[in-house]
Amino acid sequence: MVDREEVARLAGVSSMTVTRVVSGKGYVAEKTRRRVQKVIEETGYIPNRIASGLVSRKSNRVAIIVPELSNPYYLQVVEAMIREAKKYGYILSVFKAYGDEMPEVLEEVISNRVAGVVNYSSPFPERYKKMLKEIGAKLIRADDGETDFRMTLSYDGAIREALDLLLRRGAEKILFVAGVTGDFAVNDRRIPYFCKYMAERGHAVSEEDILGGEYPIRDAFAVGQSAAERLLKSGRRADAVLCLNDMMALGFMHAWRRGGKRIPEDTAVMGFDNIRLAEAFDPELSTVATDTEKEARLYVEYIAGVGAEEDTDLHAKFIARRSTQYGQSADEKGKAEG
Amino acid sequence: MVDREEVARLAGVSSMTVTRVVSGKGYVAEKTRRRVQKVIEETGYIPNRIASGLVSRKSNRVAIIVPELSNPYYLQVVEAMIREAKKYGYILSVFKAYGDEMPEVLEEVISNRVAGVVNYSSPFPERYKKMLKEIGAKLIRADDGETDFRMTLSYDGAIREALDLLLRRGAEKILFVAGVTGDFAVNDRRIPYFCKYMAERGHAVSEEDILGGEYPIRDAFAVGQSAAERLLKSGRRADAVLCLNDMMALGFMHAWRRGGKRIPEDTAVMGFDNIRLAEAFDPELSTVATDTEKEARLYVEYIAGVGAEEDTDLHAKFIARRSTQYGQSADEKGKAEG
DNA sequence: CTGAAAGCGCTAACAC
DNA sequence: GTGTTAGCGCTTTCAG
Repeated sequence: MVDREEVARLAGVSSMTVTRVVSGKGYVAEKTRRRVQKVIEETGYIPNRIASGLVSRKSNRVAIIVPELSNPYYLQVVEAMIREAKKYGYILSVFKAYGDEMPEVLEEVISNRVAGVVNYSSPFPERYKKMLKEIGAKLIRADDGETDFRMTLSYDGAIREALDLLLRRGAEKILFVAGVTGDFAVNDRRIPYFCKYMAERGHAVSEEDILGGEYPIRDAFAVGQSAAERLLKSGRRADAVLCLNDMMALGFMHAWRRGGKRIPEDTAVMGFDNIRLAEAFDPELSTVATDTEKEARLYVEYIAGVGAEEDTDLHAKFIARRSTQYGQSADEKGKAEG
Repeated sequence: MVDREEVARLAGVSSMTVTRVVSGKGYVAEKTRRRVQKVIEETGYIPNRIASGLVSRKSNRVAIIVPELSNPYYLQVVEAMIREAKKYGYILSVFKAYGDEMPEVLEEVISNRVAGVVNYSSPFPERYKKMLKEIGAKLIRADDGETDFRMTLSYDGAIREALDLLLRRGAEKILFVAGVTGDFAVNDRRIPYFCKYMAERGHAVSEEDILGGEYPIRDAFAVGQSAAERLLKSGRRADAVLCLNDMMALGFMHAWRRGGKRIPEDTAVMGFDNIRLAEAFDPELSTVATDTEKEARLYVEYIAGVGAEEDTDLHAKFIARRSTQYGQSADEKGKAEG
């Protein structure tokens, strides 16, 4: 493989000039530039980013850490990140880790001197946050708190809208399939919002209305299924069920229907994420969508050090589909009977 | 960030000894090793892989290139690759590219000096294959042919099994939703097999029985939908439809049912890949599964330079679910009537 | 505008 | 067992 020295020799310049041509920084006479460019093309020279990163202490790599990969939502996130990262010359390395697995993966990330880390999994232990900052990596969603850059994901409006719809349609007993184990709660305001708005509408949420599970140790679909099965066994009433994400909702629906329940007639179901397949299901799954593209863009811009402090509040949107057509609203009844 | 020199100083040894401790290669007195280890732990030293890669000319990075990322199948592949890669200390970078986008991405891959490239997209132009070999990267599925390592994916048994089932159930007009554009045909033996076995059973396949589309320019789900819509418009008969992958099948089913068709009563549908959601759908989607785990393992072992030449033939398996319960077999009829 | 020197953090190769 | 020397391919810095 031809290196910079070789290109320089062939072009009759010093290697420094080649660097300037390649990087586009610094002054190079137009004539020289063309000569060098020609040699680069002829030889097919491709710079070694490893070496350049070593000396410049800059990295073109961004790491993304997700807790599981069987959930298509993360695909959307990864896809958006790849696309946005590319615009700034970054490439994306994907890691899967959760809980105890974090330190090992973080050491890997650090030893590879990334420019930034976007975390969708458990919070980072303090020492790793410190080290990442030392190597100059930008941290995103590294902890539950507000110590690093993190946009606000406003779920409240969407949740209120969804609950209003369900209550209007006559749902009284509304449950939340949270599915999570203890420390996995990065960035999660969904459950508190749910409780708050239910209370505001005069429906106090009791602890058993929030169904737990082993997410992300077990995959979301399985967690949803198991929640439905437990609920069926208990014989508890459920007019509507909010699930932490779409995959859980899909799992829930699957098991729920096997148990002889109809959706949305007996029970309305909705999720979060708006995965591509949500609308492919029968009934089409109602969900809460966030703007994954914008999220990814803001993250990458933060890492790249560009991007003015524009509006970093991502408003989630409720998307009503058939799975939440529980009962009938007064209007629809009128029409149907009229 | 503390570096190797600093660790060496604190432990009262030379930096070379630290290297030996860290890498576990070469002789170090047990006593020295412990002393160095202690300093490493106290200082939280994490080696710089960038530097080590530069001099050792070894990389711990593997690239995977996929044509699209809205298809959960690639998630399974990526997940399996991450898991297997980790066993050998590799980390995975994910790239999305297709057709014209390949050169740009390949230059990125080359400039980052990866240890290997696993390609699920368009074949590599010759010059990039050459360069990748020069930097010592292992190529997997880089071309349609047999010039590099590639396991055999035996679809034939599974396809035969599926077709036999469909024919036995009385399907006569069987179509294939291929969905692909011209040059995207890496590793694709599915369509030829289909034609071959149909012919063997006395059902010659004509050109219009193979439905095209714009995959992967448009996503698989959309391609499946559009194929169904075209078919509905044409009014052509279709007792059974094989789709190139599960997402296409899901898209096909979605549009097909909107057109008033029942699955599997009017038309049997099946896909390939066995994505997690295939069995969550109603009707559960029949599909052809390959052993993604084993595939990933073989790839990584090849890159790592281990792994004896074991059986590299991956036999795909037909998984019959409800979506292919077209008509009734003689047996079932007997039972139903009996 | 261009080049020479120094060195990023690490390891290969050899010496002791 | 351990240290020394050289240098990976590139950029930074400063001199011209």
